[in-house]
Amino acid sequence: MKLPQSFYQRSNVVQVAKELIGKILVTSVNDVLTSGMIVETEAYSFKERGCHAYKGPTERNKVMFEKGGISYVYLCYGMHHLFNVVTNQSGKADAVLIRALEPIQGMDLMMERMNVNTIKRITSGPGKLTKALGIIKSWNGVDLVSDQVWIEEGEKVAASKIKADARIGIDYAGEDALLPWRFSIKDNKWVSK
DNA sequence: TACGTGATCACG
DNA sequence: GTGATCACGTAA
Repeated sequence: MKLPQSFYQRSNVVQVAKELIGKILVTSVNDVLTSGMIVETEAYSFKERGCHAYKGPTERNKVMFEKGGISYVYLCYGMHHLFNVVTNQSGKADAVLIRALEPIQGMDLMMERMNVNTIKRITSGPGKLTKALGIIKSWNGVDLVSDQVWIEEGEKVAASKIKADARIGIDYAGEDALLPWRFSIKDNKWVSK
């Protein structure tokens, strides 16, 4: 079952980021599915400096200002596509970055896309998982209740298994970089390094 | 630790 | 128009 729009449109992005742990991200390209269990996420809110939307709408971040339940995909460092889910209501630009997956479905296709012959750590990082699942920048703004990309109910992960840490790679955010808004499954080998 | 890589942003 | 910057990944 696809998660409904109401899941994404709640106002607490940190809660949504936490609840996304254990759920299944699925993409469909030419009717071939690839999927994985979400094992690492980060929450971003327009109210803090770590967020692309902090200074208001721009050409890149404008989909974050739409209502929750769509994708936000952008190119990072000139070569990596990063995948977020937009949350909250229209005008409240929150999003959750999906940082790592444990592969479930379509592993052969993932390996082909990554140009490797082992499944090892193939989706352990935000730039890697998009490539493995075929997500590119033109998917920006796509509805998450669509047949292209969606998130399904997955395993229930006990709260005691979920760890909160500071987010990665946002030193520019000053003290907001210290917020414990990165969530991951303890001891899961697919979490990024 | 160093750097590839190119779109985007803020400046003016 | 243009230069600085960057929510990463890999090699070393």
